[in-house]
This record gives sequence, C-alpha cells and structure tokens, in this order.
Amino acid sequence: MPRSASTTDIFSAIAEPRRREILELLAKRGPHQVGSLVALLGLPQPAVSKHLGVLRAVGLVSVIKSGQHRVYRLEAEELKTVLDWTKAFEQYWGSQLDRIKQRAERESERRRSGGSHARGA
Amino acid sequence: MPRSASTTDIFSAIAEPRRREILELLAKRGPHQVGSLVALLGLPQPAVSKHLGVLRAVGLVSVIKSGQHRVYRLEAEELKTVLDWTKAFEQYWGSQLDRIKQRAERESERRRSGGSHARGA
DNA sequence: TTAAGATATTCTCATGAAAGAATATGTCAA
DNA sequence: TTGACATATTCTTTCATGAGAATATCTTAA
Repeated sequence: MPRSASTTDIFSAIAEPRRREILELLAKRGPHQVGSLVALLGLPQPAVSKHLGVLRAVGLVSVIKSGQHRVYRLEAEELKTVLDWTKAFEQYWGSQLDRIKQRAERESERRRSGGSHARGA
Repeated sequence: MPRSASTTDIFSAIAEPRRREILELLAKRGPHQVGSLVALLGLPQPAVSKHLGVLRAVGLVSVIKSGQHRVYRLEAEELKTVLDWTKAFEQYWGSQLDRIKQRAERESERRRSGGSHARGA
C-alpha cells in the first residue's frame, strides 16, 4: 500500500518544512503573490509554485487571479483538523498528578466496559 | 537537499496514518507491549516494530523492557511542538470580524515598521 | 543448553516526492 | 500581434520510505 499522498492528507502536506514556512509567511504577512514568496523564501520560483500547488490541493491556501499575478491566501481553518487531533493529547502531558488522574479514569473506564486487553508490565 | 527525515522531524513522523493510530491507541488505552499493538492494529509485527522505531526516534514514545516484552508508552509532551505551531494559526480563522481586526493589526504593524512588501490585489 | 516466544533488524521492491533545469502557459503593455 | 513578465507544468534524477518476507536477537522456561 502506498504512502498517504501529501496532496490529499493535510498531515503530509505540512510535513514539509518549506510548506510550513510558506504558511507562516502567509499568516504573519497576509496574502502574497508568488513572486513575493519567491523573494522572501529564497527558493526558485518553480519550487514555490509546486509547494503552493500541494497546499492548494489540501485547501490550506486559496488563489485569486489578479491580473498577471496570483495572490495566495492562507485558509487557516483547514488546520483545525491538526489542532483538534493534537489537542486531544494535551491531557496526557503536564503534571504527574494529572497523569495519575488520567490513569484512574482510563482504568475505571476499562472496568466499566469489561476490558480484557493486554496491558504492559 | 534531501527531504526531512521522519526519524528526526516530528511533523513527518505523524504524517503516517498508522503512526497516528498507534499514538491514539497508546493515549486512550495506556502503555502496551508490541504484541498487543499488533493484535489491535491488525498489522504484521515487523511493521509495528518499525513504526514504533520511528516514533521512538522522535521521542513520541518511550520503551521499557519488561522481561520478554517491551512496553511502549506515549510521551505526549513531544506533541507540544505541533500543538504550539498549529495553535498559532488559530487566530487566523473564525469570524469575518476577527479577520478584519487581524488585518488591521497586521497593517498598522507594517506601517509602524516601515513595511514595503508586495501585497495581493 | 535447548526450545519457544517476543521483538527487532535486514533486505528487496515499488512508490512517491522533492530538487533542478527547461519549457509551456497566460496576461498585460505597446 | 509582439514582447516582457509572472506563474505553472513537465521531465529527469535522486532519495526516503513503507510493505513484505526472511531472519536475527534477546529472554524466559524446561
């Protein structure tokens, strides 16, 4: 089975450091045309266009044709998927006390649902 | 320049759906030994071991040898990097009003610092 | 020591993707 | 229409990676 494509999976799309850089740029400085991004990133133009293509494919950016240029704009809401996924783990770090509470919760949950799964150590 | 390695970059590590699945499992059900993960995931044992190897390389899981078994435990704090990065974008979505405010902030910031960057349309 | 069980490692294969160079497409101005 | 500019696409090469199969390593029990 092939890997998940970076053109369809948002997690793969943001796995590329340069694409993250592009997103940061669009966030901090608003919409930009390709040429500006090329200048700011110091990457060859085709590289930038290709990265933008991936970001567009997953909906992380949108384009508006403005005459000769194309203006790319961040579509930040798309990152909600990632934020939500990551946020769900937030409860698993923090203080030792938190962890003890969580363990107790997990275990009572397991008892309630008749758990019988192998547990470590 | 080569791609960023999934063994060093946490974003690449979580780009793999099965690795995310493993993390979710370890979160929801606590530490597990490899055999349990194999059973729960329905993947061949070497595949699981390899994914665990990647997760371990970036610090997302830790291992404790327990006799014949190895117990893998989630190290959720490592996801803080991802959470923080994603959270920084949260302000860019939401209501239209929010966006208008943000734009105003960005623009006044730009004026203040003598900005002269190309802007879209 | 030997055997069995649990897990990791190695190897091969196929795929996807990024970099780089070249070129195509599209748009405006003259 | 022609030419200049902005951007996208194509092609090749290189490399990382995941799957799969086989095997090695380590640990405990007999």
